[in-house]
Amino acid sequence: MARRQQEKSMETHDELRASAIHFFGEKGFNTTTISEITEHAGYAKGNFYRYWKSKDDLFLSIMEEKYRLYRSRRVDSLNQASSMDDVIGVIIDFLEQILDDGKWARVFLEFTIHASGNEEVRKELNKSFYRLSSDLFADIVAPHRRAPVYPSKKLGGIVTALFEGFLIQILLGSNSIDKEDLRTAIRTLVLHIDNP
Amino acid sequence: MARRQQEKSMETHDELRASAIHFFGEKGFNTTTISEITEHAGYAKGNFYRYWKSKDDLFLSIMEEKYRLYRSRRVDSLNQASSMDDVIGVIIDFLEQILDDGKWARVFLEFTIHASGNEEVRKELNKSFYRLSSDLFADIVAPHRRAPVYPSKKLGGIVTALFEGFLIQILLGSNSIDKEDLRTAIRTLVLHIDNP
DNA sequence: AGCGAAATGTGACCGGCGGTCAGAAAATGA
DNA sequence: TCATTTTCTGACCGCCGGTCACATTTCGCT
Repeated sequence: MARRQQEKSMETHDELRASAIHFFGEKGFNTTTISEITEHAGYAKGNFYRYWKSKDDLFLSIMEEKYRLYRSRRVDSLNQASSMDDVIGVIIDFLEQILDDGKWARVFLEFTIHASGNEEVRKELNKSFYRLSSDLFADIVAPHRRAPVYPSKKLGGIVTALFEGFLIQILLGSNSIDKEDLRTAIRTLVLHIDNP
Repeated sequence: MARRQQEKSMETHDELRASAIHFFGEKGFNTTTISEITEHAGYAKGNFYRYWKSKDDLFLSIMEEKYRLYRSRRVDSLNQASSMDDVIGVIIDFLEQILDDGKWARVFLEFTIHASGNEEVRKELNKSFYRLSSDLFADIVAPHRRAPVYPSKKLGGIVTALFEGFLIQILLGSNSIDKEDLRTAIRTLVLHIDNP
């Protein structure tokens, strides 16, 4: 007797997803093809579309899960942070965690640009769980800033911009700044942006 | 009597180029097709490849010219800058000049990401005249910084990162920060990064 | 066990892409 | 006038993301 259909379907789903993660993480979004994903998992191309409505759809679900994972680790660290310096450390660790996850930071960026050309995908991507989230940053940092002149939400946006711009330099291989410089810049911004 | 062939060839070149600039600036790099460019200019697709060896090739030449134009205006402003605050103003004006050039900042970014997946194009793009150039920033800012702890070249890289990250937020339409915030952040970095 | 229904999987096919190329059309120089 | 060179054409190639009629497998029920 074979396994129940539902089970088999879930297994196929997971196999395709794992295959996709393998190729996306290695080759990036644009150059990975659906045929590659399905063949490597042992299925025909058409079967892919029983599980996701498009290549974008699949990528978004992978991206969401990865960001959820990043965040869950950050929550742990935050519980132990008390001073402002601790909090900055947590933020930076969070960003560096993404940087250290293989080539995924580059792939996220690639997909972000890709998404910007498509109304529907862009709207989806702007939901908080796909982004570094300036709001969350604000919540984290705000309690530790004494009488801030500059809105925490904007500060979060600036730090996010700095990080994503740093990604661009990395993936282009222009080696003028490194992770330590990123740390320094974020510290400088958080500590001094209130003193113009 | 018809015009000389060479002349006609140059004219065709310019017509195709103008058509390309029109579509790239309106629709971006990826969604603009070669057929679109040639048809709009009144030619067949194949003729395109008599003038450029690829779509990348054409875009690079357009990008180079645009950056040269941005820079030439900056040189004028720099001659009148004396204080550190003036210089920061010039830098920011330079960046905002790019931001204000239609949708081109977004298109440059799109192409940059696209290029990062291709060894040859990436190498070409890393040449100074395609980039904001941290080195140039260093040269401009250095004379006005007194006993800097932080290397000017790295500072240039950070400002470049901040700007390009800002672009990402713009093209995604996440409205947490605006041009004024970018100004503030750059000022903060330039003025305070020496005091950790 | 047998059988119709439902779920799962297949691969030829579609339109469109960047890029190629043999040869048509036009301009040239004698 | 006519052979040569330059400019231009569009059918064609391989590949992409995505579709769909159909084959195969599994299920529920008698």
